[in-house]
Amino acid sequence: MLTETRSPLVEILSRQPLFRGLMLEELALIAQGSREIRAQKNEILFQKGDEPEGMRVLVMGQVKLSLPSAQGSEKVVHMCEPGATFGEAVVFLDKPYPVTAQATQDCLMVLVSKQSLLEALDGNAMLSRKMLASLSMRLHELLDDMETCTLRTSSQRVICFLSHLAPSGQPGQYEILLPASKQTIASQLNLAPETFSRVLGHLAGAGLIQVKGRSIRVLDSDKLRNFTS
Amino acid sequence: MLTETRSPLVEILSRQPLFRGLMLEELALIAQGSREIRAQKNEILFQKGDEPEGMRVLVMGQVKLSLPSAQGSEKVVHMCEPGATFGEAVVFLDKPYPVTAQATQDCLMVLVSKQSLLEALDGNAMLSRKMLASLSMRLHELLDDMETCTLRTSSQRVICFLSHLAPSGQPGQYEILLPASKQTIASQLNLAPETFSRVLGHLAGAGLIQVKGRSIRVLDSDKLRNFTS
DNA sequence: AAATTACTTTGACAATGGTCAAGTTTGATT
DNA sequence: AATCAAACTTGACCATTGTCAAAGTAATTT
Repeated sequence: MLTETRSPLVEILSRQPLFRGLMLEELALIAQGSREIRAQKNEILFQKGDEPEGMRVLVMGQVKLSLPSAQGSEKVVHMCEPGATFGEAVVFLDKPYPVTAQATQDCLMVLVSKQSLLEALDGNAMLSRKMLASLSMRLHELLDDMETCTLRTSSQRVICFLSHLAPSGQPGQYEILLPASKQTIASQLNLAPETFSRVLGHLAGAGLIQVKGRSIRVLDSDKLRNFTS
Repeated sequence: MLTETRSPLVEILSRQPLFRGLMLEELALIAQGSREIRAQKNEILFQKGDEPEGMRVLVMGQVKLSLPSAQGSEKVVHMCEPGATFGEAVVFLDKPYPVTAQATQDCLMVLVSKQSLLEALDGNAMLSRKMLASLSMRLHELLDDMETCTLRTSSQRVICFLSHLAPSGQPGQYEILLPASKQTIASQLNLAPETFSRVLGHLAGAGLIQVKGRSIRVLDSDKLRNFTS
């Protein structure tokens, strides 16, 4: 046992933001209660209402979290990127999943069992702190989404979304690649795909952006932010 | 010191759900980093964007958490009732408050400093667990609100809201008292006050409810839930 | 490379819900 | 109790956004 090589799971876990800084023994313990899961594009990982299995760490790929409606439509709540965790909130409550999760790209995930996670948290204040920060972050993001969906018009929502994707060193002009399909983004913004398309067309017509498929060039970020109607 | 009577703050804290089960010494430590705050009805406790001071525990009264809009309107995000905590998410991030808090009744609160809270959490896995559960709960509630605001029509939102207020032993008929002003509830449901009023009128016209000020009598919960248009 | 499928755009139209204005009720304040 | 302000209701109107349909484009599969 002493000379055992680090398991691939431990290796993977050690590289995830949530677990960075943990000691090898702790990681090994968590790894013991975990398993790798692969999913291909479009696969449903779980449905709203399903009984939770544990927390998932997304290592590679992209996952869409959404609320299904009675009429078969959906509201996209969050897009998970590598390094993100999801299904964790449910570990601390005894409730079914509040959202549906679907892979939007081929995915590699780690499923950490409820029990291992709780044990790890009990023994490690730093991990608890990180977990609290992570949940708080999700709360803030959701509040932002709420703000976008309820207090803004369709144009403002799109402008807001584009502005959030601006590279950090804010030049007036920049190019972005939409992080998901236009339908998905439309749903995140609580817009019909048609409306999203029209707004982009409208902004392009006003000379503020150029749209080429998923690639969007913002020509003047200031004018864009101040655009009305 | 050994014979010191329990401070009123410790007394108060010990009765809050989050701190129930803690040992007296731990409570005393938290109390040392805390202070009582009183606020009268309509007083603003903090604004979105303000620098956070710590976590608040609502002991008595009612607090409205809302997102202000550029045009002076607001979206009510949550109504806090006694025993609830708020402003905690911000303790784990270094960000300004994401919402505005206003007393909607005369309030008694305890403000727990960031430092005391973090120290208490570091030393107590059970408290961490409770805190994680509390944040998870808020996340679930917000998701529910999101669902209500984005996937339902005005009537469905109101029906959903009324159904949530039904007493547990679900009889077909029950009476409820609205937990806040109609404008506030309308904002929570992302409806104009006029629309909320009209929907209530509509439901009353259909013989499903009776409205007398803030008191609403639901005449048939099943019919109400299945009501369309 | 062809074919099939999914995604996106555009147009015409309809409806839900918001806005404004005026009146009514409720509740607070003196 | 009288006055005032805030909350609520009702009506008329209209704007924004969703829906439906069809065409065009991109992407994937065989």
